[in-house]
Amino acid sequence: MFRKNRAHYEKRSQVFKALAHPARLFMVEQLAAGEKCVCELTAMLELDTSTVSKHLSVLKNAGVVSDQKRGLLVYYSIKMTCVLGFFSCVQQSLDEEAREHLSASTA
Amino acid sequence: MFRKNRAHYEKRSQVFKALAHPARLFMVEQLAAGEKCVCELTAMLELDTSTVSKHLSVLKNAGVVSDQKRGLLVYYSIKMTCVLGFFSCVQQSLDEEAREHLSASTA
DNA sequence: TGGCTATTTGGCTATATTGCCAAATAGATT
DNA sequence: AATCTATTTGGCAATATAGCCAAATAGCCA
Repeated sequence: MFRKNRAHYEKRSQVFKALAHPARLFMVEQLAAGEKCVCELTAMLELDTSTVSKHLSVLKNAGVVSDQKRGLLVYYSIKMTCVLGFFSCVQQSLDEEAREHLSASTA
Repeated sequence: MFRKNRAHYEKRSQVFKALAHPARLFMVEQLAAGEKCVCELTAMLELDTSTVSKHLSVLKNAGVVSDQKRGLLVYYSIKMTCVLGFFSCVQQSLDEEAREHLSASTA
């Protein structure tokens, strides 16, 4: 049931793994507004350039973003555009949960 | 830009972390068809019961599933129903990528 | 060519996750 | 109460991930 198709689920989970980090989530959100070079993202994240580069390669390997070199700069942009729909889903659920906790404490 | 809101992104990434494992992805998919007890999921996954239980608690803490005890059995079901939309998005992207590789090799 | 800037890669330590076993808990049945 | 079954929790070893520094690479400009 699962064991035989494990590789299949492994591959799919790669995408979620790629999004399963606050810095990478932030980057995807920023890229949703348009392509950015590594240097811009590094400045926003306040992390080491090498760290940002590695995060981006995780997203790229998962197929979430794509890169394009122009001169000295490497520009990243969203490739898997449908992931943006995830965010509103997650936010909606978090909001709902917050409401539940609120009403539970005031009840 | 990111540092100040890190906690916010941390929280959101919890949901993706929860889905970032093949066994958990499989379970969510199974639960999409209807609630299942831990024993049923354990049988399908062929993993130790304790392992399955821990995976389920990860999903529960992230708000993706909810549990309900009836008699000796604990039934899990999907709470964050919108995550199901993720799957088709991911699958679509993987299919697309596979097509690209195919045409690249035959070109 | 030599030097400059942006990015990637290698390597390291610290931390987190996975999956098993064993033990604890919770509810049902006798 | 004693016992049985389903699930959870604690603990451990193996593996994976994150973030830094240093070094390598790639493209530009003098």
